Amino acid sequence: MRIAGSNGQTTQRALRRAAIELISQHGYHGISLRLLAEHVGLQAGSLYNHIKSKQDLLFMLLKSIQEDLVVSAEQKVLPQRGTLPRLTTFVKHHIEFHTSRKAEVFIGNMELRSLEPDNLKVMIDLRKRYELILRSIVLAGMDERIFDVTDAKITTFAILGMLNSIPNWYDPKGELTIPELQDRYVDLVLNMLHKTEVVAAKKTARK
Amino acid sequence: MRIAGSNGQTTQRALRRAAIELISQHGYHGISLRLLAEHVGLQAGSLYNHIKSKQDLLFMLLKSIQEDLVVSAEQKVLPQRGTLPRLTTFVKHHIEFHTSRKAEVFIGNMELRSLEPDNLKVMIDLRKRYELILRSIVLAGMDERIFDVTDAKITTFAILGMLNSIPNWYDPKGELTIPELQDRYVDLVLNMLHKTEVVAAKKTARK
Amino acid sequence: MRIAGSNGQTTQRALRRAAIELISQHGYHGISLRLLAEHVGLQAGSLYNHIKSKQDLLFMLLKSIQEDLVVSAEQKVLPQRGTLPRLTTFVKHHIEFHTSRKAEVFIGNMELRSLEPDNLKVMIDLRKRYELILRSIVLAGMDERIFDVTDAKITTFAILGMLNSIPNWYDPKGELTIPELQDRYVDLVLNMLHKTEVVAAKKTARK
Amino acid sequence: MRIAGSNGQTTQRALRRAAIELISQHGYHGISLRLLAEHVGLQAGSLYNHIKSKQDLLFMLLKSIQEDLVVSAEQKVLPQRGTLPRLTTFVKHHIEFHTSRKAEVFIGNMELRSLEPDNLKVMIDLRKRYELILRSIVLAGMDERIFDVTDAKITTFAILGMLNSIPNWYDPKGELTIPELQDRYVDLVLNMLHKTEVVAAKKTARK
DNA sequence: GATGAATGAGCATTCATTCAT
DNA sequence: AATGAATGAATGCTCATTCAT
Repeated sequence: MRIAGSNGQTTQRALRRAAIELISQHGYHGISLRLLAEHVGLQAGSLYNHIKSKQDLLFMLLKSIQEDLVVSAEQKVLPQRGTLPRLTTFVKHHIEFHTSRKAEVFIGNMELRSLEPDNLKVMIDLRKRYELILRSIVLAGMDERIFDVTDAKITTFAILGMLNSIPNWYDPKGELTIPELQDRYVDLVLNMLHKTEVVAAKKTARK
Repeated sequence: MRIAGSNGQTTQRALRRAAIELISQHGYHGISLRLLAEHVGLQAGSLYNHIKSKQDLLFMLLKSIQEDLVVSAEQKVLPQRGTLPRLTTFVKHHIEFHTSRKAEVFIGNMELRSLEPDNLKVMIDLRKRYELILRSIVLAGMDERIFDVTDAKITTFAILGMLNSIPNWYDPKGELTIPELQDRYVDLVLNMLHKTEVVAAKKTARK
Repeated sequence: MRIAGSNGQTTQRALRRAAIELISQHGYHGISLRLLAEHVGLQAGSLYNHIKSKQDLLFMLLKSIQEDLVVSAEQKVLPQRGTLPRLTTFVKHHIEFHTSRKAEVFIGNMELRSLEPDNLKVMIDLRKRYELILRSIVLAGMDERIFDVTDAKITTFAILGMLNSIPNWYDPKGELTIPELQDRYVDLVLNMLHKTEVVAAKKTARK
Repeated sequence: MRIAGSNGQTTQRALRRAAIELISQHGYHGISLRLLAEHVGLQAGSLYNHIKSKQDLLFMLLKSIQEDLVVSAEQKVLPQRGTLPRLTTFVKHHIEFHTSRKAEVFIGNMELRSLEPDNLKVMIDLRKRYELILRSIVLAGMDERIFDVTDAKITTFAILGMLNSIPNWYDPKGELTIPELQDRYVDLVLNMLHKTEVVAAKKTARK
């Protein structure tokens, strides 16, 4: 018996929310569609009015998350003029996205291995596109001699590794606000890139 | 039909090796004991001569990995005299362990959520003990005013995040050797901690 | 969204055609109403505007096929005068029907067991009515001593078995035309009934 | 909890018997592995200790039936000397097999369409091998001019169709014994092949 | 220590059917 | 007449685990 007033759009949204919550907690293989359906308020079979398969659900989820990340990053970073504003914007945006959409980002990193090969390929391409945004900034800074680092690739990965690990420990209800967190990491990154004058200038300005 | 010359020790080792490989590839929930048994050359039921349960297998694995990491880190770092040598040793040891035992480390990070609560508690304690090694070094450096950072906790996590992400991209068959990798990251970390003189001194020394 | 110009009659016909094709290929239990609906260009639920249930669809199909067979046979055979013309007409009509409506006949034979008891009963009665047409002819020929066989029942079943198997191998695109096929089987049947003079006469006539 | 004294061989046999009975009654798609397991006295999952899949169960069943038919026919027919004894032996053997193993033969004819393409191919080859036995006899008789028929292919199919339909109506508890049935059909077949003298001689001999 | 047969629960998925729109 | 979202039961199959041998 169909629930009166049930509605495709609404169900879709509830499904997405429940999937993100459950997969981030127990992993893709750790949840059953029965459990998921229960959280959405449906019978398991009814999920198939909204998804093609469990694997397809995961893929659609991961793809939309990664696309959101890449697109929003590009939209914020590219309009900036100058390497330093771009770097700062990238770091801040990354932190903003990774703290406000923590569970989604977590899934995005953890469940790549649960994707079937064809789906994985799509995701890897999207992730490379995101890394490229940062690497371009690092390379620009090296060309302009405002960054003093040896290897753009390693540096890019080091920054991303540092930033990606934030959700592992950051507690939004803790004493540190997001803007403070962003400032701290901008400092750490700039330190790491080791442009003394810039850092000094920045510090002076803050006093 | 027991394989001639097989014995408990050998099977245990083969089991451990297969478990690490398979779990790192597909995740704890992503593999079955049948698959694992097949890789060891046994029937599924025979595994129970060697393990108590699938969950216990995971726990034993994770615990031994984390203990190896903590103990070896303590053994290498603590005998060092001075904050900087300790930091350098910590970073180098971390990289050495995380590249030479990549699959194990990966499991150690990914499968915590697959542990039952009691087992998880044990692991969390072990991990805190490891973080404490690094945090103590950072705090010491801050006290000695040789590190110019604001927050020991964030800094510790930032360094660990940066280091932990190395196995995500580092290819031991690539052009970068482990010692070079270690040097690069020692530099990045020192930069981040921003002890100008130290870094400058180090650079001078290298010329 | 109703397709412009579609109407009940058209849909009913498309439904019947699709059901015959799919059931003859995969069997009643081998197809789903979803698949059937797809072939008709509808959603599964919409089929229920045209059928009462899947079982009812099968029953209606089988009944109409068997009725067509019985009625057309009676219409062709009964007006014939004489046992031999009746037999010849029966055989030719049977072959005509079984080659021109191959898929329907196939379903009619295969899917009896998929009918619920009450529906099955109706079908068995219809089939007996058809067998009776042939058995009456055989019995008449035995009475008239123009057929030299022992057992009317066996003979009837032997003839029907022989004829029913034609669609298993007959290829309408092959070298044999339907009229030729009919002649061949009339010969085989007459041979089997072994009325020497008749057969001889027939052969003579053909020369 | 395992049933004490359970035994692979025994279970295999019970499984085969139950599968034949159930599939012949309801068709391959008409039964579930749960129903089958229940008839064997197992849980559904336990079937997988004995079969690879439902499809594989069907294939193994059909293959073994058809192989039994072909091999036993060849063993009985080939040692016979002379076309007529071979034909008689073939017909009698066919009837013996088709009445004593009625359910199996029924499945063999009905469930070919439930086979996946690769499995079907194997079955078609086996069936052609069986048809060839009869067609060779028919051709030999035509060469020897003891059979008066036009087309070996049609005649072969007509005979097989006639014989195959026996299980549709023959009741072993009825008044007709198997040997009587065999005699009747030998007569019908010989009549159909229309070798007057032979038939006459045979009839005389019986008096 | 190892096997193979078994359990009982669970899984992703499909199905016939219903019904508000 | 048709849709699309839902149900509740069922399906083929897998799983961790047990245990007599």
